Amino acid sequence: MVTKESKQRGRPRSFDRATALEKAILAFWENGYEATSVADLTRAMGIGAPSLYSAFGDKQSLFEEVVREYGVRYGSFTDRALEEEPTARAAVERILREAAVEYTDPAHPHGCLVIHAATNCTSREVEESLRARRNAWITVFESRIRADIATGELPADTDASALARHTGVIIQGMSQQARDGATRQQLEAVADLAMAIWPRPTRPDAPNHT
Amino acid sequence: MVTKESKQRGRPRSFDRATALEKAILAFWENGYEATSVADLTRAMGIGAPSLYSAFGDKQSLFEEVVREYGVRYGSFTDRALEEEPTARAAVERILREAAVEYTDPAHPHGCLVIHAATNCTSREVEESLRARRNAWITVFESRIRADIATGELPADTDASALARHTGVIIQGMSQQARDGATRQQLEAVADLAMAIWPRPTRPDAPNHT
DNA sequence: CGTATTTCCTAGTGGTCACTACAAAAATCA
DNA sequence: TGATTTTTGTAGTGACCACTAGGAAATACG
Repeated sequence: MVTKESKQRGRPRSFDRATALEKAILAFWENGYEATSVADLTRAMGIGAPSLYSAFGDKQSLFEEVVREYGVRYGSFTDRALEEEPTARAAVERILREAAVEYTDPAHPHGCLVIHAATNCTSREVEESLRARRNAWITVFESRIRADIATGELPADTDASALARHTGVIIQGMSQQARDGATRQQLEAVADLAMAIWPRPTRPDAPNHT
Repeated sequence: MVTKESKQRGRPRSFDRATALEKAILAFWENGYEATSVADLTRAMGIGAPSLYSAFGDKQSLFEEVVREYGVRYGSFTDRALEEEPTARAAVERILREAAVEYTDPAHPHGCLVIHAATNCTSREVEESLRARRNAWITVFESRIRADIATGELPADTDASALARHTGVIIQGMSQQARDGATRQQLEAVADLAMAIWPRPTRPDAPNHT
C-alpha cells in the first residue's frame, strides 16, 4: 500500500504509525474490543478519527492488526519456548513461568489480550477469531506432547489431550487471576503446583529439567 | 416493597417476575453485562422497557439481582461442597467435577456468569463487584485448606495460599474453556489431572477419597 | 357506578456509538 | 509559481444506547 521508497507526494503523516499502533494495543488490552470506543482510541493514539480510519481501516481491522502485533511483541514467548525447549514438559514449564511474569508486568495491562479482549462481545466475528486463537494453543500443546510420547520422553499411556487442555486451563486461569490482581509470586506458585502433574519420563537417560 | 398479602389495588402485573428474572439471567450469562442491551433484555423477558424499569430498577440493579439469583440457582454447588464434604480436598474435587458438568450443561450458556459477564466492562462498578466475588472464592478455599492443615488432614508444610489460588485458576480456566467449546468429558479429564497435585494426608487414619 | 391505584404501551429524550463529507493545510512535482 | 496529491481538523451522519414522560388500560375499593 504505502511504499517507503522515495518521498511521498502529498502532505506527510504527522504521527508515527507504529507508536500509534502500540497505543492502540494498550487501549484494547486494558479495556477489550467492545469497551474501547473509537474516541478512546483517537485519544490514546493522539490522532484524529479520519487519520485513524485512513491509516488502519475501521475499528475491527485495527483490532485485527493489534492482535497480530500483540502476538509478535507480547505473545511470542510461547512459540519461543515450544521451539527452543527440548521437551514438552520443559516448554510448558517455561511458558507458565514466563506467563507469570508477563501477565503481571506493571509496564502494561495485566493478563492476556487474546483471552480477555473480546469476551462477551457483540461482534461474533471478533469473538470467534480470538476463540480460534485460544483453541489453537491447545492443539499445539497436544501435538507437542504427542511428539514426546513418540520419543519415549513421556510414558506411552500419557493422556496428551487432557494434559494439553490442562495446560490451557492453567494459562487462561492465570490470566484471569492476573487481571483480578494476583501477583507474580502468587502465579509462580500456581505454576509450580501445576507442573507437578506431569508424568516422569520413561527413558532413564531422558533429561530431567527439575 | 410489594407485599403478597391480599389483592393489589391497581392493574395486575401481566408477567411473572421470577421467570422474567430467569430470562434475564440467561441473557446476561450468554452475552455479558455490557453487550446485553435493554432492548435485548425486554425481548428476552417478553416485557416492555417501562415494565422492566418499574419491576427491577435500572439495568445495573437488574444485573445485581441477576448475579444474586444466579448464585443461588447455579452457583451454590461450591458452597454445598464446602459445607458437606469432610475435607478441603474432597470439597475441591467435588467442586471441580460439578463445575465440569455445570459449565457444559446444554440447558444454559456455558461457563460461569460471575467469571465472564463483566470482563472488559465500561462500568467499573459492575466489574469490581464481580472481581470481588471471584477473589472471595480464593479466600474461602484458603481458609478451608488451613483448617485441614490444623487438623492434620493436610501436611503442615502445605502452601495453603498457593493451593487455593491453583484451585481458582483451574475453575476459572475451566470456565473459559467451556465457553470456548470444551466438552464435559474434556473438563472432567482436566479436573482429574488437577487433583493430582493435592498432598496426601499426614494422619494415617485420615479419609482418603480417591 | 365512580374513583383510586398500579401497570401497560407508545413514542419519544439526550447521549454516545462507529464512521465520514468536506475543505484547509502541507508536502512534491512541473 | 501553480498543479497535484495526501493528511489534517471540523463538523457532522444515522443508529443505537439507557432511560422515561404521558396517557390508556385494568384492577380493587366505596
